[in-house]
Amino acid sequence: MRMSKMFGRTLRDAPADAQTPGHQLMLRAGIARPLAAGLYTWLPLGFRVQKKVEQIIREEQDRIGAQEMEMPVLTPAEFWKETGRWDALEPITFRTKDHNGREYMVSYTHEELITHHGREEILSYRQLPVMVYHFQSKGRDEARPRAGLLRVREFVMKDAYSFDIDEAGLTTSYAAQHGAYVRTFQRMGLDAVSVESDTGAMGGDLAHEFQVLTDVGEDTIAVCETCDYKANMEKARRTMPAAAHADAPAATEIATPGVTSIEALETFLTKPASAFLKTLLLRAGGDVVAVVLPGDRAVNDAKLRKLLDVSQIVFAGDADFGRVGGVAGFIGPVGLKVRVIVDTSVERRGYVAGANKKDTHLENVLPGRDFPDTERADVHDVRTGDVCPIDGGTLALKRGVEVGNIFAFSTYYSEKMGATFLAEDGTRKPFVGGSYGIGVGRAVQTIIETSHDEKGIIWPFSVAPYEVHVVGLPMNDETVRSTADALVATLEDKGVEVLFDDRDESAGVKFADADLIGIPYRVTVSRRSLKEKSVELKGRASSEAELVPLDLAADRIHDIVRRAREAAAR
RNA sequence: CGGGGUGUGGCGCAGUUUGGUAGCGCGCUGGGUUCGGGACUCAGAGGUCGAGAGUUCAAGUCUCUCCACCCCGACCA
Repeated sequence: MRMSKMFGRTLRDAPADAQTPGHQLMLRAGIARPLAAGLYTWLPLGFRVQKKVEQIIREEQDRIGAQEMEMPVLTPAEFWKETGRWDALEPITFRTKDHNGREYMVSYTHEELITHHGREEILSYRQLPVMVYHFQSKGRDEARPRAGLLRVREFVMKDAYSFDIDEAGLTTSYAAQHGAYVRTFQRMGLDAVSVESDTGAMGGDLAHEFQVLTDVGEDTIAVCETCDYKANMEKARRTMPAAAHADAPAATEIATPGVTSIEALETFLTKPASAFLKTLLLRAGGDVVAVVLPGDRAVNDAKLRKLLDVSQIVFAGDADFGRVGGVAGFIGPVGLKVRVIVDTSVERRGYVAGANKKDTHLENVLPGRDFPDTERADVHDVRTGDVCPIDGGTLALKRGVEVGNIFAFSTYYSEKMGATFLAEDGTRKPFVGGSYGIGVGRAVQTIIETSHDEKGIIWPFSVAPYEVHVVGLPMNDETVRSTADALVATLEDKGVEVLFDDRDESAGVKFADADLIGIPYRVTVSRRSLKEKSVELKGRASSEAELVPLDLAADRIHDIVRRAREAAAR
């Protein structure tokens, strides 16, 4: 490819609204361009990267026996109505109608559609197990797209689906996908770690996210500093210190005029936050519940939602306070007429808690004595410094980008959709399934986020848009031009992917663009190098260059490329 | 959805406080000189100042409404 003819240009300055390094470099190098919030066009350079990422995914899916197919983007409402997701997904999906008024959704994902195909194609256990996958655009009307390609409203996802006879089969399929994901991310140069994650409100217990740890990530992950334990915040646990079982004198009222927050109490009573009980009155579905935590702990919304099996939790209103006998600002668990969930980190010792009476708190409140603490649950956030539940090490919180996830949902969809097969014993059984996703565009930008320097992108060889970047200096020198032309032609004949900077630009501009675009190998054909009857060869990631005799150059470069390809395929 | 911010040639920005008819750098076009790390020089092109309404002799600047984009949070198989 000749740069003088390439559609798409590099930018000296990044647009002001690009914030992360990867977002800026992606735009500056001409990988993709924004069309609207959360909608991006791949330019030719970026398109090649996308296709290489897809090819790696494809090879690893094929390796574990998954079969590629393709389902449409536009999906009829009827299938979504079978599982109830037509309504559930309403706020975050794009919808349309055809000229007869029939309703469609721009596919948010494809579980319903593949389950439908599964029930039509698979009649017998003899056809199982089977895995399929496709690369297809997903539409998600995200409330907040962000950071370029990291969170967008339309993106290509590789989604795979497994169908098994039973849970044991699902476990095997799941493990195969987990292995494929490890290889896939490794091959594209992403240091992804698999993290335990929550399965959401639809049952099943097995799910992992593949997270790339980077400060630009929007997810928070608890990571043990000494063992392999990693979990996202919805799932992260900790080992509690041995509970202090201290007795306490009878609870007594203390006056706390106008002191309504834990922070204010800390100052007013000069005690640490852990000396207080935090009581939250919440509305979950149709019910009101109280959650009691130590004053220095935050409630984890997702853990609580899962515990209560609801999709949304909001703070209770004034009427709710009145009904349960609580007073806003001075609420406490003592005497509260409502279901009380006590977090596992609340100890059996004296605390200061709200007295459910204006301007008053209670001292020496003992859980279990002064209020029932029979319903215990882990609903708190872990934090940096907590103790790892596996090896007792120290947990740290890190930021990550979720580049993929795998999810064993079992019979969730097949039961709702009546997707069954005839089992060996002659009975009808629902498929036992899992789904496995990778966001292609997100992976591309995450590679840039984690593989660049101050000058530009450093593409891993396996996903680089081209393998070799040939720079002619200067192009108006007839010898330079003809030599570079011939070298490029020879390399292309050998099947090497070459980006040829044949523009009549200064050396500074060309080298700066080469560093920015980040092709793994740069070959400079110049007046200076030709005096030595050589060309100059330099790796993007290395600082020094070497001279290669002109007559050996094509073979030498071809050889390097061949070896790099072999390494990238492993 | 809540909070905050920004909209001025392709990109980065100044000008808005105090209303007077739009400017700088880069990029772009043409000529000349250069040619190994974002060259120099001469001559050019390019803007309904996000949109609409209003105030005024006069609006990029003041008022109102709307829109778009970005950030933080919430949400997120």
